[in-house]
Amino acid sequence: MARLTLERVAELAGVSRSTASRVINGQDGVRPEIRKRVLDVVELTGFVPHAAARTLAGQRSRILGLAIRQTTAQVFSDPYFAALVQGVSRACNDRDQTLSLFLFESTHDHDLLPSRLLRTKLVDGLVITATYADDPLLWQLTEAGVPLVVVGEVSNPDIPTVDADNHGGAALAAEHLLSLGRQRIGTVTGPMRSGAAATRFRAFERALAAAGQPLQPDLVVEADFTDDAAHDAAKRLLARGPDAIFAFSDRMALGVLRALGEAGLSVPDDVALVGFDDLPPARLARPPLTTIRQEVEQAGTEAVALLLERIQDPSAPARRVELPTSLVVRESSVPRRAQEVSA
Amino acid sequence: MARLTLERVAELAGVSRSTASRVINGQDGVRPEIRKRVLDVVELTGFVPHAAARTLAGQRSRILGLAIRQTTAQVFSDPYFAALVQGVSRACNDRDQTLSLFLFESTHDHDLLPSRLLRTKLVDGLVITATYADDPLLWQLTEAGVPLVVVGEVSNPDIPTVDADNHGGAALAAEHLLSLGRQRIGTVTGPMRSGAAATRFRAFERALAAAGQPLQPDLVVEADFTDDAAHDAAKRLLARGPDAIFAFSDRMALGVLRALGEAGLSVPDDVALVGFDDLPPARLARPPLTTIRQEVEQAGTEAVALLLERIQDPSAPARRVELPTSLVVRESSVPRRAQEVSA
DNA sequence: TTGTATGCGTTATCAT
DNA sequence: ATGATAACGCATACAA
Repeated sequence: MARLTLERVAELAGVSRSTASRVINGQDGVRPEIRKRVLDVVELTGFVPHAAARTLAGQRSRILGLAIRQTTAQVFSDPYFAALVQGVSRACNDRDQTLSLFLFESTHDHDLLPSRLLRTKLVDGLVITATYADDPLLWQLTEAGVPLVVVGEVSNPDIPTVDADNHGGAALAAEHLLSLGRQRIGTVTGPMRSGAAATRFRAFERALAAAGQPLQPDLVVEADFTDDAAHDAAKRLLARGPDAIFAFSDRMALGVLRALGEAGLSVPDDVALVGFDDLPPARLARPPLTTIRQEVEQAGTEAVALLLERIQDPSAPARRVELPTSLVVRESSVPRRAQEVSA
Repeated sequence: MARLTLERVAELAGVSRSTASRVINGQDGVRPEIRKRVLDVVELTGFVPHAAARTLAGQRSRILGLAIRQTTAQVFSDPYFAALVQGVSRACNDRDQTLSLFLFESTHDHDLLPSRLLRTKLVDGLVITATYADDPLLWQLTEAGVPLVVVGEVSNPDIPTVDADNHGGAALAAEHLLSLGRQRIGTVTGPMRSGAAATRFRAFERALAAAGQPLQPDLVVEADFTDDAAHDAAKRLLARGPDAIFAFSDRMALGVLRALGEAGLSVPDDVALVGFDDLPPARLARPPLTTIRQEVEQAGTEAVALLLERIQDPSAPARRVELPTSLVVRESSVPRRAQEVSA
């Protein structure tokens, strides 16, 4: 059987291709009566336009790319990315876009993105994440004229971004730890080339200083965003005797927790611990993790919205969406008994 | 500037479009000299064929879909799926295919897959997972003539599948627990509608019976594949006093571990625990998890290979690939001291 | 409001 | 071995 085409649908409805096309694309300027006739045929036949033909003729593929840099094989199993993908996927479904996923390592695939994705016109635009603030890839992509939205922070102000309020979040963490009367507050940061990590660090530092209790340099250790790295870094940190630790992600906090356990330290009595993200593992940790909540899934849907705007009007000024963060207190910083008292 | 087209490339190389096309698609029947000339122009200009045009003319999109059913929002954060996506993604990159990701819930999006993905001819084929053995969706898709590969088990033998050797793996778990001299061996299974769970259960049962120590019905509890459900199920199971537990996934084993801890039971002294998967969380658990290792990422790459075969020759008999499983002994079943002795 | 005609960039079939 | 030409299925500027 011959493939069902717009041509055939038009024929069955007794109209021209253009009219059928208009109806199918929801344009107006079609008599209701005719519109209904076409719609009926579509319903009856189950016609669906051919994606490639549409793309070729209309210059839009309705495919959105999500690009994630893979630092290590582990990265993708990070619940943060899982939540993000979830959000992007849902938004794509809702807005009738197809999601194309690109996991790439830094080296070989680096060139692959610009060339394969963009010049092939396969995707209309790209949501990209897990890059650092001045990632040259971002330049390549913008120069290539690819509509782009970054999840995270970037230095180029012409690129739309969606990001958590890292500044506010880190400040919340500092204030919480201070309010607990902790004296030796340390932190396991993310890599400083990451915009999010840098911002959180500055905000954390500032909040402590503002309280007259400046962050001591020897109580700062850096790790990438994995739990293993955080575990190792925490071991070094523990030698300096902190009584509180702010980890830049829940996943890292889990690593810190492990180090704490191995050192025989009790949480929160000996050391209070605060993470960042509030993804499922935070709640499941023992003890459950106090953390700074951010709306990762919403970041994903928001990114899609921004991208679609951008695609529609590439020349509009780059919007930057900042999503709220909040403090979620659990037992890694406040014993359950104390929580009950205050409740 | 006008878009770079095949036409233009041909012109620059002083050949016809057809010849240029042949060169670019690596077909033979072109004089080396001419071939080089075209290749040089391609190199120089950075020409990349327009994806949609290719699809339209050639009937192949070079896009492969990965469809994952979302039971709960949590599902995708399961490291199993993360590893699978990873494998599929890598295979797609290597084989010059684009990956399109479809996360769908059971209800609304159900119809969306067949219609949107398939009749639009957007994808050449689909890797699908997290369905149950007789999922009607699979029928819809095959009837629609979509090249399909299932990761997991299905009842329809005409569908190619790639799957772990669940039978062998479960048997390994049983034998290991038996070799430890455990007397009251229990299990937290996955949902029985899942082919993998059903197979593991039968094999586990059989292996115990073969050893003259049949599985006691009251030592069997069922959970979906989440840690929370496993935790709750394990609490019921613990009331029956098992001295060993086989959980059908690492993630569930983590839930069991939590229940064990809350019950004040020691692992492995009071209860030996074995999981399934050997994904990162297994190693990170306290104590580290003895588990049945399966090659999830490889399953992903294998699925892509199968799918590509299928696309090339849809009428060929459906191959079914079974990936090996193996026992990985860690401290959740054998104390470190004992491991050292035997090493 | 509707129809006509053209173009989108490639592959593939046929000559040559 | 190479080139001309007809699809592929749709959107859209333009004409009616």
